[in-house]
Amino acid sequence: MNLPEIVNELNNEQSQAVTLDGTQSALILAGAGSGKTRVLTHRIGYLVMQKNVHIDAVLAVTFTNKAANEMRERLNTLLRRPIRSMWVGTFHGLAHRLLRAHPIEANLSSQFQILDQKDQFRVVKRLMKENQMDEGKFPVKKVQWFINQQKDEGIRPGDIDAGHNYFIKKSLEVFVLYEKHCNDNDLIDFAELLVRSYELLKNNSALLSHYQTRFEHILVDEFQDTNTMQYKWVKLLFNGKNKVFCVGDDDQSIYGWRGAKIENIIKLEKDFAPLQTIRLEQNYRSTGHILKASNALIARNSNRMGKSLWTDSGDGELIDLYEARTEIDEAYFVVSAIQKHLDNGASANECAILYRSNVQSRAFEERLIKYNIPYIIYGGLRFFERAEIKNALAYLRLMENTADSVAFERVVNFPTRGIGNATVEKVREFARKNQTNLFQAAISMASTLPTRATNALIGFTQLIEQMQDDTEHLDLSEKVAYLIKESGLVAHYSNDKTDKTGSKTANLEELIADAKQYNHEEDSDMNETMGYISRTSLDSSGNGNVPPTQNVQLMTVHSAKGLEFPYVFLAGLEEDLFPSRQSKDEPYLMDEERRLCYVGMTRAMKKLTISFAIKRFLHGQSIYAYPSRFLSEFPEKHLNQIKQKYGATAQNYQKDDVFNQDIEPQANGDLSIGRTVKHSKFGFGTVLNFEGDGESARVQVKFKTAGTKWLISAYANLEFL
DNA sequence: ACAATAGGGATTTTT
DNA sequence: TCCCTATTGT
Repeated sequence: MNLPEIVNELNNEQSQAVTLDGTQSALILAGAGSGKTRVLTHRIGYLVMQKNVHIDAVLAVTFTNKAANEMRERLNTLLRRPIRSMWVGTFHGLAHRLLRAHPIEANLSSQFQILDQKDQFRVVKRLMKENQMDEGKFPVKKVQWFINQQKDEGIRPGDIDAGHNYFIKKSLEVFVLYEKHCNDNDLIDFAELLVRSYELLKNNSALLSHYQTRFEHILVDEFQDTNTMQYKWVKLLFNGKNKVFCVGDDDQSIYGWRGAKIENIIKLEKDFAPLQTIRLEQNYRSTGHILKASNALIARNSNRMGKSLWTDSGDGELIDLYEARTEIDEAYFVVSAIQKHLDNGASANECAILYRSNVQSRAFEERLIKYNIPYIIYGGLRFFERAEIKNALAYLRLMENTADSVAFERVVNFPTRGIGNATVEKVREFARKNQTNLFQAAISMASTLPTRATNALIGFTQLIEQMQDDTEHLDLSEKVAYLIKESGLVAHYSNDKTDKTGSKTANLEELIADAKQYNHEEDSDMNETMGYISRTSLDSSGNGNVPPTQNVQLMTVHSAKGLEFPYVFLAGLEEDLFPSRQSKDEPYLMDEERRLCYVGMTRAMKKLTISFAIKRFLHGQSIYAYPSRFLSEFPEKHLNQIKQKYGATAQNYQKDDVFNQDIEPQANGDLSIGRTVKHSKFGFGTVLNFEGDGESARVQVKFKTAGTKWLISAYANLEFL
């Protein structure tokens, strides 16, 4: 590849950033939609192809696995060579890689396991219980949060002086116990990945200088989202001879509440001097009105680094602003507008509904069902966080390493096999006294227990050993397929009456498929099973092989960061919702809310529609709300205000839908979610849910006037329309 | 061991 | 209101 090809289709500033001399560190302030990912990948392309930098001398860090995978793909195309060995990944992924490469130096066994958020919660909770701490006074969540907060700052228990703060004092006790528990059991939580790998290098000068020399170029994406530890991590790898290339946008920092420090961008200029700063201010995404309104909004924040985005794509359409009576009315309006876009030839996945809080998705979901518009809600449980998947993986972990106590605890009595809490507590105590793991303890002490418990425990350990033997020569996906049957998980979930759609067994099947397409090459410093287990913790999304679909996308503004859509609906712009009530007392929190709003608005390419409701049903009660302050923070000239005529109510739309006609789902005789039904007394309604089938089925119906009810199908005499 | 029931909490969540 | 967890009862 030659130079023209690398800078092809880059504007002046982009190309200046990409072709910066290799001897200089740089900060690229890249506004929303200014092509930062492109700059980042092309920069690497430039260094490798033009400056003959070896790909192993490049370290590229992102925040999400999605971003890392995208960069890998783009680099593959750009460099036209395999980049398998390249250090491109998330902070946590790369820290993990360091620890796997040098476990001994990091005081770990080669078998160490990663604790995800939920595993961590369970551990903290148990430790608190053992320490007789009152969960009422000390919520596990808060203590867990406290511990993680400290770790994100690189603070160890010994560094903390609780003073007279009782909560800190008690949390600190748990922190100490927690650290001991993790060390004894070879466990690493997310924050610990960073702290531990930092300490690994810090305390080992030979290793440190090896990596400092090796990584001639360190590139960091989304720099505004780095927390203290991540910043220190990058700084540690910097020795003054190598160079950093950081891309970020202070206006899009929306994770301050998780420890991200915008100030890190400012510290950069001091700690990595000399530093060249380049601003990317041309926006290629949004039309004029959207961009100008966004600019005006974000200009209200103080302490900005300063940037003003412009576009040459013209003003485009005005921003629609809809004043809804209720959240239901809001959903009616938004979904009708989406239907219009679809009628005009847009596809569903070009439309996104963004909101501040997940609870807001419900009203939209119901309305989308009514319209038969396909949709997907992001957020909520991810694939590898599902209980059934975690259970299957716990068996896999135990088979791989019987010392894995987290896995042991999880499945020793699941599916139930007569090992109750009392028995497990005895096993724990034995393990503690004899400095051994739970699995060993179970084998050693089983005979000292009542016959029933003895048999059950021996049965369990033998099951694991049996499965180890049987799968010795199987590959990963065959192993998974074997274990989900042999462990009794499939049998258990097929009998699960609460899972009417069979989604749990389907998920287990999906796990087999996922294991099959696992590419072990990228983490070849572990065996295949360990590599797979680690990946499932580090990237819990599980959408490795999800086919692209045509769905309206529903998500929080947070999860929309980095994405763009032609038609964006930004909903719930009300005081106390967006901005959130919890943020209104602190100016710095309010600034983050404003940035969040800015992020939401700048997702829109062609058309932005903002809405708010005067009255909203939230947490079991109706609340009257004022329009969000953000709405008055940009000029009205960018707005097209739409108000519902007085007297119109949500109910009226059904008879006399001012936006669109209802689309009736086709009748096929089957009971299905979304079906319209008629009841002799309650009238028309929509099926929201059901359980069981045939005569014994119970159906949940939302009636137009009578509210939502559960009905016995056999007595209800529902007429399916 | 499981189903029924009562109580409490309910921003955001890259890893 | 709704959902998740802890407790209680069979």
